[in-house]
Amino acid sequence: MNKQPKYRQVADALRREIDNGVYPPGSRLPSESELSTRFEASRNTVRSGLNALVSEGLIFSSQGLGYEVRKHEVFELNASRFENLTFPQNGDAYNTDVTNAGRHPTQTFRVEVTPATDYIAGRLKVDVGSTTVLRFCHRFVDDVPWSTQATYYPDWLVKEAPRLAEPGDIAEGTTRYLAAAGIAQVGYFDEIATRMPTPDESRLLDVGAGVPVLLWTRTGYAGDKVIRCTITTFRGDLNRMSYEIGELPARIEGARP
Amino acid sequence: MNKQPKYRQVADALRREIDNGVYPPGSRLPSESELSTRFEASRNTVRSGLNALVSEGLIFSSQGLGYEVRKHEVFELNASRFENLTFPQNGDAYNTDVTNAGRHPTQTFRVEVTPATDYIAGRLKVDVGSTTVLRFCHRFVDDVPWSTQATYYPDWLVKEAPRLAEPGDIAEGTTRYLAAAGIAQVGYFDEIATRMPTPDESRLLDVGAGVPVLLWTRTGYAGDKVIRCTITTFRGDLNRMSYEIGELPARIEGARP
DNA sequence: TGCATCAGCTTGTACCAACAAGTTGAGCAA
DNA sequence: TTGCTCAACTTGTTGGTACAAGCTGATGCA
Repeated sequence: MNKQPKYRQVADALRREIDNGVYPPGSRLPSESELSTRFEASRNTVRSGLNALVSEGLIFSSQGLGYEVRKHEVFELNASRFENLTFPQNGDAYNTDVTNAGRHPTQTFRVEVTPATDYIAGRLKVDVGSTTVLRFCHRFVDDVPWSTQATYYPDWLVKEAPRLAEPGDIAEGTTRYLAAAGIAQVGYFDEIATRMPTPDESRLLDVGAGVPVLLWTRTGYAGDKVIRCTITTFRGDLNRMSYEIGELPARIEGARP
Repeated sequence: MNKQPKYRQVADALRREIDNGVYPPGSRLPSESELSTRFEASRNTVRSGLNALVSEGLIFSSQGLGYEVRKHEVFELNASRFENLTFPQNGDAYNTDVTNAGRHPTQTFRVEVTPATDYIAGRLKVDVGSTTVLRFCHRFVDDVPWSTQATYYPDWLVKEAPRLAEPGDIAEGTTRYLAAAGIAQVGYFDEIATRMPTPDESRLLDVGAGVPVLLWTRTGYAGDKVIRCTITTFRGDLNRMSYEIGELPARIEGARP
């Protein structure tokens, strides 16, 4: 006799069938009542099992429609090439990357002045609560919410490069603008973490339960000075990051698994 | 009148209180029946709310004990220094790193021969299903499951460096052993992704619902040849990765947020 | 034809009840 | 003191019911 609880048996059976292609990505699962009959369990028990798969990010549900197997089309962002130190791209690196991938990028943009949080202050080497300029992007690919990007600049830098605090875009790109102002970014420190989305992030990135976010913090240096800190949040199911270190052959298999 | 469902009101109220420090990390929440009284909701409704917070990774529950606010002590792994290309460390880079952090590392180890999956084959540039040698580590820090590491070597390489297929440890480290065999690793390609753990991973890493895993794939190159592919899975709540690119000051604030 | 309505499906929310199973501390017995 | 049992707490599992709310296709009216 199986001593696993019944809702877990339901989840395990369905997970196995999804893995084996019985229910391929994009297809719909049988309804709760059908599963209830099949597993000889109450609707509540079946729901518990389905809920486990939702939490694993394997399926999602829509009221009135049913449960659907999640699709995973992963976009890989090459972080070590993203903003090339020696050949900074003209304009926005993100737009270039997405367009090259044959997708359609859109974004909303906002500038505000905000006090530094612990996290930001520690990285910008400024006091907690001191003034920073935040330039915030909400990015979409083919009209699907993709990522949010928040770049914080320290107060002293804004005094030297005042256009950072102006609401509009900087056409030639902030990196080029700063370089022209005599502040050349010569190094990065990248940190990558993951966690489940906050309710705010769930809303902005349109992720349901069961999909983690990828957090990418890039701190930019010009000599000993920290000139910016960029925090990007990605949908974990749609994004992957990559780094190239040392000598590599010209063509790397960015193979899709 | 609030049109949010009641279980969500419960989750939101508790989340706010956790964020505000009413329930600090490590502390216990009131019992389901107490919350049931407080929110004038049934036990099932309260459980739905608590379950949402569990899925967010904010709290966890133990039968007979109650709900506890999760602690987050993050260990940062510097991936660009982890295996220094110019000065490879003696022995295991992981053990050195963890010991330096004042923690106690342990691990179990296993070697097996296994056919290449799609993912592995694509990265090792070999045919799907061809023979590879897998060296597998299950790592603990202070007896807490921390990560699993699976390194795959292509068949042709094992012919030139036969000790890779032997069950025991390679005392001087595989990188040094390979270098001594004339195969110098000169570059890496790193890929980082996140997702919810599979049941296997949940078991090996002892993660409950609501904690994503961080997947780190490092493909090692010697000239045009791929000599290995290492897949590391971390508990996402306990680990963060970092990369240094370009010129950076000597001391970087690996600030804890 | 075109459009509005509605029946009948789906999942979402909320409640109730009962028992299983893990943890803890009080209190008793050796 | 030591060790055991057990009551009283905790969460876990499973069943039930009822109604709300979203989606779709059939139906029938204009």
